[in-house]
Amino acid sequence: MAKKEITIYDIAKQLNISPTTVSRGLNDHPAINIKTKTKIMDLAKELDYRSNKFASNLRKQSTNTIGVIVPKLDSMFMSSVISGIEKIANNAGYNLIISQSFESEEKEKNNAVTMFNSRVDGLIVSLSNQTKDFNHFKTFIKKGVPLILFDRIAEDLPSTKVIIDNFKAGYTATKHLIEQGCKNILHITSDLNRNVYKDRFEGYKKALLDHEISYKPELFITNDLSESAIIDCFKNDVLKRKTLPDGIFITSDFAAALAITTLKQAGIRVPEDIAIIGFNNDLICKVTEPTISTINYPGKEMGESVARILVNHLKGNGDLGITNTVVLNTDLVIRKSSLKKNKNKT
Amino acid sequence: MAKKEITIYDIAKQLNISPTTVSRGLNDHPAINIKTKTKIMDLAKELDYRSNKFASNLRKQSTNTIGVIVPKLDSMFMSSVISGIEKIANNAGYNLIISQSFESEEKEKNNAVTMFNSRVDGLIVSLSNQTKDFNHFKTFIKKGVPLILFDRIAEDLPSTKVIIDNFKAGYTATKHLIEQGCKNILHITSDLNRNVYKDRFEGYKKALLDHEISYKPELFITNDLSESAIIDCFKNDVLKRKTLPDGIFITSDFAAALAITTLKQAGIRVPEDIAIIGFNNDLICKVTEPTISTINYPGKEMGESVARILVNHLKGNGDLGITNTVVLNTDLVIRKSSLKKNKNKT
DNA sequence: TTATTTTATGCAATCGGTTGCAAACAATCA
DNA sequence: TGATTGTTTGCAACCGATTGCATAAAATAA
Repeated sequence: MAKKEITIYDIAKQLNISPTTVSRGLNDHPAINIKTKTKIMDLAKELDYRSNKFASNLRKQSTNTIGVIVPKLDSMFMSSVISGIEKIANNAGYNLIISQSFESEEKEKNNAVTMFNSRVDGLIVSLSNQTKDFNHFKTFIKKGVPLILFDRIAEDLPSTKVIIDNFKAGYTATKHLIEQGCKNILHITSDLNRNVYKDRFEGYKKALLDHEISYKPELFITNDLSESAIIDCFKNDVLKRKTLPDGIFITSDFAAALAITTLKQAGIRVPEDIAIIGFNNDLICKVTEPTISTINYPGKEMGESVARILVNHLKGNGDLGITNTVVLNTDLVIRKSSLKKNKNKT
Repeated sequence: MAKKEITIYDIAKQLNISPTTVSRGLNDHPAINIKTKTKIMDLAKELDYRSNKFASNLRKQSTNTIGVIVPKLDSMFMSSVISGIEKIANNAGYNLIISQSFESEEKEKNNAVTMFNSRVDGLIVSLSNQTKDFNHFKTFIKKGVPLILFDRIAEDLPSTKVIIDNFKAGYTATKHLIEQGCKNILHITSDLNRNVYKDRFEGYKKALLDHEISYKPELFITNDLSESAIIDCFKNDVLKRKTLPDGIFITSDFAAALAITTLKQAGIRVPEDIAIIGFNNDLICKVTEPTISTINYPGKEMGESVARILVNHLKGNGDLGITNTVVLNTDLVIRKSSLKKNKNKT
């Protein structure tokens, strides 16, 4: 199959010098004569030589590789994050190994083992919703491999964390609806096992409390926010209720878009009858009718931020302690789906 | 930093057996006594042993790693593809190294070199629009590393290719608009340098020809299909024309969605005044008003297909010759944005 | 011309598994 | 009991680059 590989020994032999010199020449070592270097480089190019990273890594005990484990790759948010990570990591000379846990603790564990054996220099993780045990990550910490969690984190895992203030975001979104005159705000969200959704939920409750609206369990729904789940939840539950909510805070823009579509089909006006606010600020928000108000969650910046912290740490410029938490800003993006008042706003 | 690593030698010493036996035991070699195996496994676990992939790869001359280079990660289509690749590759025991070319030939070249030095067992690529020279890929072919191109390919690169029939898709989309009564069909697409957009354009022209509609250059626009480009193209060009088109075939669903929004703002009805068809069958199609007719381009299946072909090839079960081309099916998905007639259809 | 730096190169050990071949031992058959 | 087969294990070479230390060669100083 593959033809014979050229090694530094082949180059050394042809040039009648030692492999040591070849290695140094290739790595631009200062002690090597410039003419020798040129000879080495030239021959290397001519022979299509490629350095064997495994031999090199084995000897140097470092891999220049960063591992990434996320629940799923196929969402706009996650692909933005990954894109941001890749950009920074690649510029800093790191390779990226990426895998998905598909929301399964089992798979996450397997992926972690692989990353561990691949000896990634650092690991970036967004947790699966199912994960309750963290031993597969503690192994990294034990060995001194830096671990960074983002978005879906676990408080009690001693690692750097990059998150948004989900509580505040939930609070802000809910408060906005309240300010639009909503009294019966339905909150649709996902698995409370993880910080993201739980904190938003807490923010939602706090906003109600602060505005003297009592929390009603029937105005709280969790599901996986998939297309079928959302449609089912509206058609078989929400729309059949005798009193409809007058506002909905739903933690996904796509789900919000589906909600709008479903409600409109049922003859309900958005935002007049029901005001809606989503989450993430996905592109989709701009093209629905009405456009969707949402919380801007900057995925790409989060990815870049995560990667930058890790790279700095790996290069030894890390001022960050290992258990620091970085909180990125989110903003309320007001569009039409939530505007019961001030109809003239953007 | 990192604590001392446990090696098979440490295990061997503690168990008073040879490293050979430890290695075999860890790899479940049939010649090793089951009791010995158990002893080895137990101690390995107890000591937090992890296999050194570099030593192993170095000796075995294979990496169990697949490289992926794509123009950009942050689109729904691409993240679906990647998700599909990861799923298959991971199940087959391969790691994935991913990088982005950001549509730059330069970056693509650098990424290829890195992948080459990382000795990926196989390489999966969707070309950047800018790429005109393919020497950085020929290196792989020379060394016998399987190369698979998908979506954005180059005809003259001898590798396996996984694509859709872009010509047919373009033809189908255009024909559908014609059948809806459109006579002046605007085609908005991206860089003709690559097969994808060029073939769709050819399909568009052929459909016109077959229906005795002459091709008019002013009804053909290329740009990068970004939000700003689309909005600009409508506000400063299309909407200012004295005769508006009565149909638009635009090769991106998001762009189609923006087009609809912009047209509606200008008081033009979709599909009554202008019928629109997009491309990809993104989630977004279902939540706009009207919903968007499109060509279904199955990203996830494409990713799975690509990975499956490569994995089979690597495992030696590849029946596929190295220059075969796999063409995946696409279908016309009719929603509301294109329906001038039969308004009662889905 | 001899002693001292400076510059350039090489020796040999090392990183940690893997594997062909041989050997030790136990089990089965005549 | 001796011969044959099968089961386990170990020896030692190997994969290819890196690096501390030593040395040769050239340049400079004395």
